[in-house]
Formats: sequence, C-alpha cells, structure tokens
Amino acid sequence: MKNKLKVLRAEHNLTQEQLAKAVEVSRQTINAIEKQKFDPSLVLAIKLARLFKTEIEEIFIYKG
Amino acid sequence: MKNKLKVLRAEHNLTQEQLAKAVEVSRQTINAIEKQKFDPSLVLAIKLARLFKTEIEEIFIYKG
DNA sequence: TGACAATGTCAAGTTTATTTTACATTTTTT
DNA sequence: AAAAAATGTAAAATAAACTTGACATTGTCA
Repeated sequence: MKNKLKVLRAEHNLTQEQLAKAVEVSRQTINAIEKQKFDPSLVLAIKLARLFKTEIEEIFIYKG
Repeated sequence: MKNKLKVLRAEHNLTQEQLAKAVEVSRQTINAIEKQKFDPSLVLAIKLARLFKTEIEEIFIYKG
C-alpha cells in the first residue's frame, strides 16, 4: 500500500511530532508509516483522514 | 468502534464463509469482526468497502 | 560555525489482528 | 425429526501495529 502522508503533512505545515500528537500515536509510528514500514490501523487511518479533511483512500492507496 | 458488517452481509446474502473467501481472510476473522472482538486492518476494511460498494466509514463507525 | 529542530532508524517489548484446528450451538433444509 | 449448513467460540501460534528509549543524520537559522 502506498500513501501520501508526507505530502499532506507538508501541505499542512506539521512536523512528525505535531502530527503524532494530533492523532495520538508516537512520532516513530508516523515516521514508519511515511517510510512505508507498515500500514496504519483502521482507527489511525480514520483519524488522519479526519484531520486532513479528506478520504482514507485519498491518503492510502491500495491496488487490490 | 461499531460496524454494520452483519447487516451488510445479510443484505448481500452472503455467509461468513463466502464473505471470508471474497476478502481473503478466515471465517473466524469475519465472525470476530461482526462480534466486535477486534477491528479489521486497513486493507481488510478497504476490501470490504469495495465489495459492498460503499465507504469504509459507512461500515465502520468510529466516534473520535 | 554552532546550536537546535526535525527526521531516520534500531532494538526490545506490548498489544492487536489474523490463522489454524477443533468443537458446540443454532439455523435451515429435506 | 434428522441431516446439513451456518454460526459462535476458544486456545495456541504467528504477524503486524505500536510503544519507549536511544542515538545518528540532516536541515535550519542565529
């Protein structure tokens, strides 16, 4: 799965730390997701989509 | 997190087994999600939304 | 240049999602 | 009512998500 987290975060002028706090995970979790180490949980994906006022699948692209 | 999986599955006339195969997980995984034992992974949530031609958040309701 | 903020990364540990196997209960069909 | 199908559930194992702590690299800026 690909994702546009880094771009969205940049557009919103947030550091990994700030984003992490906003969605209640660790900074390393944000970093790992941006670096495609793993995918977020459903809850985290929802929180991110809400924060960026967009759809989950606009952020996380899964080619099934 | 709440979900409408059981209802959607009923509307689509699918058994847990059939749904499980369609989204490539075990029957127990479908059962556990319906029974709210845990939430699906993001990939599984996407597969389910696609199968039912709806949005993830129409199926999985998270009150943040 | 030197400090400081931000990012990348690693290891070890915890929690959660998922699998397999197996069996009991409930629902549907004959 | 008996057989078969569907559902519920549980234990044990594995994988994936996430944590904390620590440290190295990179970027920014006074």
